[in-house]
Amino acid sequence: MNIIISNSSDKPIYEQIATQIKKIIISGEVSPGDALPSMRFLAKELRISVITTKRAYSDLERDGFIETVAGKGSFVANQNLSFIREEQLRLAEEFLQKAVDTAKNSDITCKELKDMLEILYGGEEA
Amino acid sequence: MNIIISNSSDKPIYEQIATQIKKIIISGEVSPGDALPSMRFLAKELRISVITTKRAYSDLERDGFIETVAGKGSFVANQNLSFIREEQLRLAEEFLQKAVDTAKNSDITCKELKDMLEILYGGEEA
DNA sequence: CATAGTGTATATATACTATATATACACTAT
DNA sequence: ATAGTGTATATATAGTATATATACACTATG
Repeated sequence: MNIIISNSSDKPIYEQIATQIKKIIISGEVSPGDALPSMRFLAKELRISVITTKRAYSDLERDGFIETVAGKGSFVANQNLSFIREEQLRLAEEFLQKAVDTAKNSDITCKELKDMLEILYGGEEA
Repeated sequence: MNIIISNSSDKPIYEQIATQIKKIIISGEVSPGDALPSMRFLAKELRISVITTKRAYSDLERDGFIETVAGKGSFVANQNLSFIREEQLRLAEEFLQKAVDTAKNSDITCKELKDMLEILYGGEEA
């Protein structure tokens, strides 16, 4: 597992780590049950604090990508798709909220939004 | 022009002011060229700093709702209201599109989105 | 010009959030 | 016991958002 962090990046370290591990997991390079580098090991390798690697791993766990056991280590989770789905739901909801805020400020009705949504969704099969 | 601010709102004061004035303009209660309450007057009335009313007015000007002339005052912009609404519609549509893209990648149905939308819209009237 | 209205610029205070940390603690396997 | 593992607490630092006071500049009108 090859993680690279960059100081010149505008993204925080914990996010850089999490993003790279996410990609590795999604690409299938690693399998469910596989051990990840320990927080301590990764921290030492990257010369950062354990707490920062923990932050990355915690986020990954929250999003269902890995599982962590105190005293044992962190492991690639069973690709429990419903967890990942939940994350996508949250993301979608964020966008919807912004659309709603915009709409309310301009007397755009809920129905108008729903109609637009239907058109956008039905549009092209991606 | 009746502006109300609430300390218990989670929105900042300048945003509360801007939002209310936007609504008044969009609703047609005032016409292009009409004078808005002066920053100073409004500040005194609401017992807040001129700088806060200025912040609200600056935002409104940036978004094309009003025009401000130093030494004279602030006025409802000579604008095509339907154009502004169109702008807002397009903005909302952008957000919806992102929500749709996210959804489609995770088998989130159109109905799920619409249900979420309804909840978010009906939710809090800030 | 004097004046009283208007908006503007500068510098500042305060609170909140995000990021990252050190250190001490607790769990697990051998 | 020991050497791994993850965790909790308290803290430091930087950045951003919000709101302000005060002094300045523009505009109309006597």
